[in-house]
Amino acid sequence: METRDRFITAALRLFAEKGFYGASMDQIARDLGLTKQALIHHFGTKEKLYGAVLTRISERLLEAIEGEHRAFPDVLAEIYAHTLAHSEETQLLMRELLDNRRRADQAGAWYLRPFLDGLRAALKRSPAWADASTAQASAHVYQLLGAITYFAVSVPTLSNMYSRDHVETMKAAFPARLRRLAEAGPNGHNDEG
Amino acid sequence: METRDRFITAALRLFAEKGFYGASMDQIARDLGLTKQALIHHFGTKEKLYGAVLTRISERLLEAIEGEHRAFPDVLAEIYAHTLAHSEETQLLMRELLDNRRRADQAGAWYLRPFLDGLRAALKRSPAWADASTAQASAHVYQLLGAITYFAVSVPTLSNMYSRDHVETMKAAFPARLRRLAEAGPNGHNDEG
DNA sequence: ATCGTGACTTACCATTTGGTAAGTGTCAAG
DNA sequence: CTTGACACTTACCAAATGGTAAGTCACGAT
Repeated sequence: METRDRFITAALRLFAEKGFYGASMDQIARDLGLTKQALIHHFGTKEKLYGAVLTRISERLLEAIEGEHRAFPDVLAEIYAHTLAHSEETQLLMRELLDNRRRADQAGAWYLRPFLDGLRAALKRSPAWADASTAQASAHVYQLLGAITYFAVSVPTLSNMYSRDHVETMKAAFPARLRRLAEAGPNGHNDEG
Repeated sequence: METRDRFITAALRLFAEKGFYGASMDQIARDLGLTKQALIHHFGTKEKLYGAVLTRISERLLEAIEGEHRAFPDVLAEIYAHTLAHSEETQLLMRELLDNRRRADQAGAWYLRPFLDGLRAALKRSPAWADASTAQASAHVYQLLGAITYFAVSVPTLSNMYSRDHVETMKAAFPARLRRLAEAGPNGHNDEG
């Protein structure tokens, strides 16, 4: 099963870079020095390969928050680190967000559900959020995740638009900004102090 | 020039829905009941058509904030309304964010620059931000824009993951959430009161 | 020895892709 | 009446796409 994993890695990279249509089976296979038919032999169709990639990403995200029951801001910081370290996964998830509304099977949306639910659970362990509604907590978690994802994906574009120093300053300011957002209570401001 | 505009509209829809590679010239042309070659006659290549679409989006965004010199939170609310009303443009911009890092000409990034600069100027007209650095203001504006964009693009996916009521609650809570974010000063909390 | 299985290849295929070439028809200017 | 520009068409093309069919090769079990 060695080859299969290497295929998923290569596919992840190319799907992230060019999207589902932009990446070709031939290209992915050639990335390992193998033929397109070897790839088809392992996964059957392009869609199934794509599904395998999504599955891996969701597993990795769950690993990143699983087991350790720390305070929510720390969990979020962990995710932020994970996002920066695995920018390809983040890119691909962003693409999936745009694509799965069209894809016939909406399975894609569900790949992330356990992860989101785990995050929400972590949030509700903090005193300020213990009594908040599930919908409120979901919104908060989703917004924070969106902020991280959007920022991570944006860095290269920002680098094209502004000076290096400018972007570096923005990058440096982001974790503190994120932490303030994460520490906010259901009413928006820091209502625990 | 009537046909040209209709082509741009159709292309905008299909590029937003399927991405640059996923949308074909033939499909776009057939959307108007014309042939692919009519489309090529007007725009030359697929890339140029795509560029025309980006140009239109950037013009529309600028129109949305131009002229009126209102308070920043109101400008942001205007953009939020624009985003919800033109979700295809938002989708396409999100795709562009993912694609332009790869595309040879990084022109895509510059389509948005005047819009971002305009927004930042609006922010700096508010007293709390008058003395903030340009980098800080850029970060703030970009984060707010990201929150809007990410949320708008996410709604269909969220609807697949959670109940209708749940999502409606999240949607209803978003503008207030956004307003609190917009009203924050450079130090994060509402430091103007 | 041989049988089967899994990993992989070469050959092939229909379809679709973006794009070119060469028109046809319309219409306004000379 | 002709010319030329413009909007658009049919005909065509090479290249690339995802996928099928049929094999080759190594290897472990019987």
